[in-house]
Amino acid sequence: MTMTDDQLISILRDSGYKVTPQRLAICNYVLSSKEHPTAEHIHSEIVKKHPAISLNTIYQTMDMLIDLGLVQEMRFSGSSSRFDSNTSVHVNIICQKCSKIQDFESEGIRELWSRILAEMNVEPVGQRLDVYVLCDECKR
Amino acid sequence: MTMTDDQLISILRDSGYKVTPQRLAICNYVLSSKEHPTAEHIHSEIVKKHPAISLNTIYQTMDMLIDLGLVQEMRFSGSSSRFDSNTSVHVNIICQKCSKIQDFESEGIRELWSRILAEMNVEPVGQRLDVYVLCDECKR
DNA sequence: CTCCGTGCAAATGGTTTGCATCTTA
DNA sequence: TAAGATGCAAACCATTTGCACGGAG
Repeated sequence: MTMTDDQLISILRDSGYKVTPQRLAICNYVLSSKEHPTAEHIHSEIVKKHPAISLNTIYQTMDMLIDLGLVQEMRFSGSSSRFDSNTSVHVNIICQKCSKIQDFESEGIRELWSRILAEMNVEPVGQRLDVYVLCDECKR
Repeated sequence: MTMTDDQLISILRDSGYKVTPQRLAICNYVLSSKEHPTAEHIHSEIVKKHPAISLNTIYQTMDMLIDLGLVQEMRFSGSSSRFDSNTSVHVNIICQKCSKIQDFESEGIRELWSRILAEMNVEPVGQRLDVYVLCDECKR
């Protein structure tokens, strides 16, 4: 979910979070990324502009974004967490071999999923839909 | 997926795994459990009959069951893995507060899910469908 | 008799915590 | 100037690994 710095700053301030250059950089990167990056990956990106940034700050900022409902954390076996800034209903297509994650989103899927929810008769506060595949590259 | 000892023994032998009392006990417990237990939980159950059993053996046996396709591992933020012996398409209804997991399975859901897969045009090797809720107890 | 499984202890590694220092509001 | 954020180092803890012994085939 990409947004302007002004929008972002309002959201942080409204929730009582202070605005720092590190936070802006991390948020901008994570919220516009389609890669479902790991903390390590985010760090290696942000360190280019903020050479002293610590992994700790990445984790704390992720906690903030999760608290704000702007990011979802996905844990997997045998690898670090991935952070997903797509907060609408969507399917994560995940390659079993290379761990690449691709989002799939459509009106049809939202419709079918809402029917599944209706059948279960629950009030969801969130969801995670993973499909495990072998991506085209790994299939070779 | 409950099965007889004989069925289980065949499956293990056919795949080159040796049959031990510990393995049988762990498999019987996990494959019949509806609780999506943690390794710690499994250990505390098996230790009643096998007082010397180690956590290590639990983890290794889980690896074996995953390899055999009889169990799926589910990782979460801030807690240990849960092992799910329901290998058919189903939805995990997970309480955000107490981490209780309840399976939901029906013909309707399998049908709707297969339509979602058709729309995405992928060949899945597995899936994980989580819905996060507040369970009735935690809602109070 | 050989190989694999077990249990113990130690290592691993992603994540969290404690704390002194710096920044934001 | 008070509350909160940052960066460093140390702690944590679920999981994994190394290894000597024991049991399965």
